[in-house]
Amino acid sequence: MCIEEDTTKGERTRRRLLDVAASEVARRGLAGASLSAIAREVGIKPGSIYFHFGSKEALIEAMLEDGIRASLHRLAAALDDTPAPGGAEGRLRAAVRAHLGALADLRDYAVVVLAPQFAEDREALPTFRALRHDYLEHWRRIVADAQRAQVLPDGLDPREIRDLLLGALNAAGLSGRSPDRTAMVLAALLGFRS
Amino acid sequence: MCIEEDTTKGERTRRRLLDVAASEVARRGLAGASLSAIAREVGIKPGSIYFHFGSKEALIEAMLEDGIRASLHRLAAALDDTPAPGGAEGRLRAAVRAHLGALADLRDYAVVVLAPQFAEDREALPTFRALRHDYLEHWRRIVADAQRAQVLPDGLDPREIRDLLLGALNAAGLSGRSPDRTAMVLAALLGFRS
Amino acid sequence: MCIEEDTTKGERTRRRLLDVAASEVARRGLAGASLSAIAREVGIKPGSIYFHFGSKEALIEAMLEDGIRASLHRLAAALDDTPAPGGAEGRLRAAVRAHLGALADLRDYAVVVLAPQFAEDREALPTFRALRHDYLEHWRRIVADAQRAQVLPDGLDPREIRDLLLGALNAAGLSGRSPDRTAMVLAALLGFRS
Amino acid sequence: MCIEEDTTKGERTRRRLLDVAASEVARRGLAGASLSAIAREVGIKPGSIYFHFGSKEALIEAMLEDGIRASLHRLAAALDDTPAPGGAEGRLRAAVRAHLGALADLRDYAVVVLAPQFAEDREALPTFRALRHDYLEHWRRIVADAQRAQVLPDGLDPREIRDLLLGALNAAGLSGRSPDRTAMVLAALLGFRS
DNA sequence: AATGAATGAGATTTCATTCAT
DNA sequence: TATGAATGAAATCTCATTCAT
Repeated sequence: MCIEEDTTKGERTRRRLLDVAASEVARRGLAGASLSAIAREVGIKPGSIYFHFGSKEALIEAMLEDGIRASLHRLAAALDDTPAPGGAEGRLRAAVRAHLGALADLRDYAVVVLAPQFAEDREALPTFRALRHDYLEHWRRIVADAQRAQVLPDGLDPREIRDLLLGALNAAGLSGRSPDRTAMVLAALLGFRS
Repeated sequence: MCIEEDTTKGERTRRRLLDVAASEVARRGLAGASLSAIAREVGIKPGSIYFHFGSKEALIEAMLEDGIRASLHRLAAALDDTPAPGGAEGRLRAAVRAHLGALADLRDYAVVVLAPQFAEDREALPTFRALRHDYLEHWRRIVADAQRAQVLPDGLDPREIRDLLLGALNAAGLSGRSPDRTAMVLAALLGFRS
Repeated sequence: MCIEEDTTKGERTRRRLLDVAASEVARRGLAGASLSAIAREVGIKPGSIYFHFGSKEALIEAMLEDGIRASLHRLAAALDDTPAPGGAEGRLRAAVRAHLGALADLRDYAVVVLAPQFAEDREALPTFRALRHDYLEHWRRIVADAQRAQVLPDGLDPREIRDLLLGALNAAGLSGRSPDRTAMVLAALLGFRS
Repeated sequence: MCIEEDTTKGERTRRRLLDVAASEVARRGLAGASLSAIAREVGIKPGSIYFHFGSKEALIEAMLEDGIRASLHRLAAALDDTPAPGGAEGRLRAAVRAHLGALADLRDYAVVVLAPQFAEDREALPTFRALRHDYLEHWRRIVADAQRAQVLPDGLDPREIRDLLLGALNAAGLSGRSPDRTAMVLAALLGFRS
């Protein structure tokens, strides 16, 4: 119900499973999210999940990938709408709005974008990891451009700045405040127009 | 071994249990941290934990309280060393350094200070919740003072600014970069001397 | 594809189900053979099996009966080709060749003929049980005739001799050695021409 | 109850688990033996098995190894009692008696020695596989010696003869007939004194 | 101060089976 | 002639917990 609409019954169940999985993982963490609870919420029996996903891990993985894909899509779309030559500052502002918008709209799926919980297992979730790397790389480039345009302080590793920015956005985004307001406060802090 | 020193064997075991619990919770989340794994790491049998703590929840709670108490202690000590009249900016810088220092020194215990995972259960962990509230209130006051002194933009809810700042610090602190460097980058971003 | 040829699509599927069931039971045992695995191998969905057989037990039963029927048929045919008066030794040799031939040709179905796994359930599989009894009775008569003709030692319960012989044949047959070679070795051991 | 005596409560439970596991595997096959059934028979709860064995596979493995070890021990003891120079025929007879004795005394554990069900998984159960190989090698040497002494037909691969002999012994042994009687019948068939 | 041996509840997973389409 | 989507029961396994020793 949160990312896109489907048609057949099976696809509807699958989508609900992903949504509820996102909500459970957001609320109770990876290990705390139980298939029994997810099934109960969706209105099916635990065993029936296995018609749609091969394992708990597969369900979580699909959910994470959906989440990061949707976030990437929003970020790319926001940048496409902002002419590159037009100005690094505009692109930075667009990225901030896209990130906060994703946190607000994708809600539970957005645990995906920050989630220090997934940092551990070096091997697991390679696709998700790769997509998240993409997302961070996008941001690094945006920050580097902003530095070159003197919108952000020069002479610093753009990744350090990016991490601080995303940390701030995530914390604020998750605290439930409106994206617009958060964008405004951040702009005031950093000294540029929101 | 991470927060303070003990003497008797029982106290040593208790301390190791807290340390390992912090590490397990940091790595696997609240639900994912299992008493068997903790006991194994400490070198005792799962049942023996109950000599030291009444339940899993009691162990986690003690660990969380230790962590937030140590953080509070560091913050208070840093502010005590900085004369209040001397300047709101100095106090803000001291708080930043204290927070980053706690993240660096307390390592796993520091999951406590950010940990959006504990935000949910309205009832549980009242003491921990109260202490964390204290910590955030300290920060709110520091930010409000800084706003009054024109070190941070005025006219905004200090809690919004505080959340952005702590979010940024937490993200950077957990990413493993040195506290000094992070403090410097943050100061550059906000436009004041680190 | 292993016992006889069919025509319609449904009959072809039925036959493949039996073949794959034989293979799975041979490899993993009665309880270890799963309908999902059988369906996957045949290229249909588990539920579709129920168009062909009323239950797992019915499928297994049909497979077992096919196997023991084919074995009986081969044994009878071999004896028919060997004139009864001609000599008990010839009939014994023909039976040995028939049994080894069945093991070689029917492969997985031949688990049926030995399979000490089915010895237990007193009630189940009555038809199969009856047919296997037939098979053993045929052999008992062949052995008794051979004893009377001094080809096998007299004064012993023919069933004891039969069980030893079939045990030997089954072990050798399943070990993958050629029927001809095994027949030759057995003949050498027993002191008659193969 | 079947292989040796123990002392502590834990060791007694462990032994009963092995005994009951042997009985269940003998009766229902590897896949058909359920931990719930085993636990029920032993008088504990399924989860308690995991105090003694790390997994179902570990329990089965321990049981198989116990079985093949006991068989090997009996075979070695029987051969030790029979002077090597004294005669290959005596050693062959001793081996036959040892094998039949193991089948009779170890009962369910003896499924281990034949069990064509374990032939499948090339990787699994390496220790058990190695011990079973030892057992078969012992027999190969006994048979080869008997061939050299003209007790068994010369000019044939001793492994072929060994497999026929063991197949016969296993079939007879499992059919419940007395070891003495079976040994006698076999000797009559092979033309030497039992 | 800790272990040994268990329990009961719940987790993930598999499986035979059903039935509308 | 089959599939899609589910079910309910059982299986293996984990975990927090208990308690006698």
